[in-house]
Amino acid sequence: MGANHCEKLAKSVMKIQNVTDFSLKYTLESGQSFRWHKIGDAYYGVVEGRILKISQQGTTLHVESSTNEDETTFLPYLRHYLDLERDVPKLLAEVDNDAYIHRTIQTLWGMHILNQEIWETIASFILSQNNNVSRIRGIIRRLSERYGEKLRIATYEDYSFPSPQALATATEEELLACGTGYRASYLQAAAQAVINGELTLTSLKQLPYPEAKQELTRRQGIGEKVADCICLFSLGHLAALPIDVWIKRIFETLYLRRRATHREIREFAHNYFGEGVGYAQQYLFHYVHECPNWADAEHLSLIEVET
DNA sequence: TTCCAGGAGAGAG
DNA sequence: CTCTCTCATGGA
Repeated sequence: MGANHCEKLAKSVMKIQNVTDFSLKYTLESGQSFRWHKIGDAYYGVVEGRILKISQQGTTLHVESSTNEDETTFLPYLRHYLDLERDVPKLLAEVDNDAYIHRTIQTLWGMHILNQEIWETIASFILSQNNNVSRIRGIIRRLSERYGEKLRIATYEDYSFPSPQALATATEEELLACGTGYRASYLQAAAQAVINGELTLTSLKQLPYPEAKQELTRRQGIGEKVADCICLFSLGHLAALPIDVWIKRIFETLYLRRRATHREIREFAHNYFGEGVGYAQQYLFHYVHECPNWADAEHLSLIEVET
């Protein structure tokens, strides 16, 4: 009993130093993960069963975990999660082909694409279809509260992402009560497929991009766009190009300057940006959300003059 | 009240 | 192959 009075703020506290060309803010706020939120200058989120508190001061990341971590395995894990091992500036230089993409790279300098846990990514992006980010966050929060495990770091509480088992045994009525809408049956089908072995997460991670995408689109409720989100935000396939209404709009407005099918956009974007098209996509996507007047003639001409 | 959101599936042409 | 309609939800 007495020991609880002296309970430490976190089980593990550590630092990652010499982190250059990285923005924690843009990385965690760009709509690829739905589980982070900011309190003061720190970001709190749940990653694979523990709460992480991360803040950035210059080139140092201060990290606290709700569980006792072995630094020799956890720090490399975290570096991979944040995609710190990749030479992102080099990658961005390769896609920096024009004034528009240049502007997004400059504005959002340091934004990385995360390498998230596969099941959470599958479930989250099934829920993302025909939906908006704030509502997706709410659905995932309610599902986690109901079907996840309670976690705590200092006074901050959150819940782990529900396992496939937990979601498969839930009734569709309960899932609807969390706000999933018509996506409830897709979510349950995916959870069932993981449990009965129709969808093997470990082997999915070993497949090259085209095969992984094909395997994913086989499932009910996972089309081309959601499969590309999973491939990009979880499996590290940078050739994946999720085309949502915003990306379609951006390519039709800035690049193709006409109505275009998904196939035409995909073909153009891959030829134009190359293998790093997934990163280019993320910069374009987040930039137009940060800058609502992105399509105004005045804004566009300003960008062209600058470069 | 209508429109929109990190879409997908079913059906028609 | 492309086009269209519908699906559940809540904030703007």
